[in-house]
Amino acid sequence: MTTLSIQLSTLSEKYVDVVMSVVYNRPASGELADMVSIVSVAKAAGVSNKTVSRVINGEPYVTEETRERVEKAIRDLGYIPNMAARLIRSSRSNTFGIITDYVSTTPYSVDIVRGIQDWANANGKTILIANTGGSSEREVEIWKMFQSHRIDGVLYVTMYRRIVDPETGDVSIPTVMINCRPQTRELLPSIEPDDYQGAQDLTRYLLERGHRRIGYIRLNPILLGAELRLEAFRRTTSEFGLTENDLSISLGMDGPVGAENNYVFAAATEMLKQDDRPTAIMSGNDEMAIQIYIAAMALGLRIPQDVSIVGFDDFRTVTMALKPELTTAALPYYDLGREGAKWLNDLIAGEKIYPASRVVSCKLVERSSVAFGPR
Amino acid sequence: MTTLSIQLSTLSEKYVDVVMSVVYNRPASGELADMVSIVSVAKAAGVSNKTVSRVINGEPYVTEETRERVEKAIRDLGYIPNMAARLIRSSRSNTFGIITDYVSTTPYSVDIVRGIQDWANANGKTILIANTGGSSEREVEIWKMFQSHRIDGVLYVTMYRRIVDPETGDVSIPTVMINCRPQTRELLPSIEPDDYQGAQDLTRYLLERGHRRIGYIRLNPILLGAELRLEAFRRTTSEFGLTENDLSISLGMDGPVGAENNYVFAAATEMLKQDDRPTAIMSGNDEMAIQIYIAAMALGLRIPQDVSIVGFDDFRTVTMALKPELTTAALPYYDLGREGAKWLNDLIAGEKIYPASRVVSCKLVERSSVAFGPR
DNA sequence: GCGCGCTATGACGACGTTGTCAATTCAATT
DNA sequence: AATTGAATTGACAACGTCGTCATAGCGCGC
Repeated sequence: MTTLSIQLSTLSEKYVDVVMSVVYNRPASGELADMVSIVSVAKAAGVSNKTVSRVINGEPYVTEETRERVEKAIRDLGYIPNMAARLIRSSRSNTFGIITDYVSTTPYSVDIVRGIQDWANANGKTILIANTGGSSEREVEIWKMFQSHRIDGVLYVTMYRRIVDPETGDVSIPTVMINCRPQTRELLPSIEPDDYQGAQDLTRYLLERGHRRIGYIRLNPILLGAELRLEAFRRTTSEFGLTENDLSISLGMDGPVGAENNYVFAAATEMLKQDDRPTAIMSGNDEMAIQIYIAAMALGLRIPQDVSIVGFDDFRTVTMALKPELTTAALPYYDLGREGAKWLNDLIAGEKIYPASRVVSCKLVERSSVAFGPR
Repeated sequence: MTTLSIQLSTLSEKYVDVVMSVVYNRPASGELADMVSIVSVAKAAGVSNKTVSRVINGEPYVTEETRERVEKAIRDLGYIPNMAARLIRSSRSNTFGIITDYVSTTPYSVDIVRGIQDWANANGKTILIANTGGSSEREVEIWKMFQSHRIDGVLYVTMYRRIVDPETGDVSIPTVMINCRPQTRELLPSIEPDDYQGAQDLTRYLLERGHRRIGYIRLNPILLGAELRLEAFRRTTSEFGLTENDLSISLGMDGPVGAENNYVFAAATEMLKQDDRPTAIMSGNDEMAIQIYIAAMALGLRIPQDVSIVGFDDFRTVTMALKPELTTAALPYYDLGREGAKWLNDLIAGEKIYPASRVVSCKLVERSSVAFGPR
């Protein structure tokens, strides 16, 4: 028997009345109102338990009349199937495990989880989520835990796109990697956003609007997307005939993820103070664009009239809060999750599969941070 | 048997080599490598299954020698306990359900989930997460699903602090509400952030630094926190002797959450254009502060020398990206989750409990967006 | 030498569900 | 009228684990 302490509110008097304390009883731990089982339903409906089972699972060979009687009994008794018992017989849990580093606890890529969940809901699957927090011992534990729940498959999700080998603990549970891909390029199917194409589209967008001097503030090079985005920028500008002289590229951040050194503001200020300053700046991501905005404004430049700015990710908390709103390329997190779940399901059902890397494209989201460049 | 289609990468040639396709085999659906059970371990160790069970659960009355033999067998066979079977015997699942509107799929309050998960990990509990997406039919389904998994208790979490009655489906599963509280003030314990105290601290912070003309840009009044924060601001300034004339309060947003009308930029511009403009502005939250920054800078004002700004929430993607970094009050999401989980656990264990609203304070996070006011 | 209490172990059943197979009914076909 | 076969139903076992209870061995005190 436990007694809970009540911490009094620190709200001012006016709000104190929201704090109340009522005593009530619950059945003592032992006498939990035990769940009605298939047996009680069978008794109530006057049929065998197998028949009830048939009704529940929509199997054939049940008279309409019996079916109705059973359904009534189910409703009356409030019967709810016991998944654990079901699993123990059928050894298919209809559960997917999501294992992530930080994703479900971090603002950036939660949409992956949303995509997975939506698919799971629509298809009667249950989702078990676990975060490693980056620890690989924890990861091993989680795989064990998943196995002890007899999950049907694993979605291995990372917060940032990266290359990583899951600590699968040598057991072969069907697995799909989302937002990452395996180091040892075997076995595991993976699905990732197309950073290259996203940055390419963004670069073309600027070029098509007449910008010929373009700045680029780089993402932390640790991140896999950083290289791809920059490379896309370089190649695309060069295809359009721009030379290295027309570009102005600097590093925005480096260091360990979550505790990086931040040079964005300084780099942007530097870049925009030049006489032949760029007429447009591509930002490694949306957050960094905040600092570019501030740097530009501090120099008295107007956006987009004096400088155009584009971001990357479409992290909406930022892109919609900036004024003018930020044009960017949307990372297809939701689709990644949804497709990943679907793929995993196929994997579980199928006998032979073709593991492969798949890539989902980034959609350019046009807002108002880009103007036409000088003629 | 399913064959997966391979979508070719849209990466440029250079990156095409990351896309590969290998064919490999898994056992056909039927012949799943069936899990080793307690029985096989018993056979291997030459003991009865009950003895194995004893070893697994650390029960007494097992010789050191037998224990070791059994443990060896467990390791050799890679035995992993079957939770479902365990549950079916003990009817205690050691699983908590989290039911939320959007929380785990939205960037703002993910830390609640992190807090819950951390507690759960440390205490051997499993977490089942489900999102209603705001639909109450979906909510009913979820409660059913939870029951069919025989979860021990529910954490009912909302993205924004609000008043709401869970659709518990008249079954009494122990429940703790996090970041929200029940409309009908009975039965359900709840735990919320102390918006009032947070705003009070922030207001005092500004007052103590000599600010005597203060602006306030209001959060969407739909949100429960909005009223509390504003009220704290009003009362605290008045306690310090400021009058209505010293304050400049305007609405930043209204309309339905997720699709609100945004007046922040305009309101901030308006406020800062006045001759007797405030020397400090309190923002309803951190995101809104982005627009206040931009508005200030567009008017040629420096932060914090000309205007000080404080936010609310400590949404770090924003507070750390703004330059100068934003001083704010941190919503104690992580603690809310952790304490909520702990509380739920006590609830499940206890016989009599005192449901109550608890409140967790917001910590002021001092960064560099506030200067001393005019002397 | 006898009974007592403690340690160590196993046999067996039960949990809630579904798979297997047999039994029954009834209509259609020969 | 006998045979076939499909529709409908139930009896029973089995899944993996743990609780209950029984059994066996052993040292101890009288």
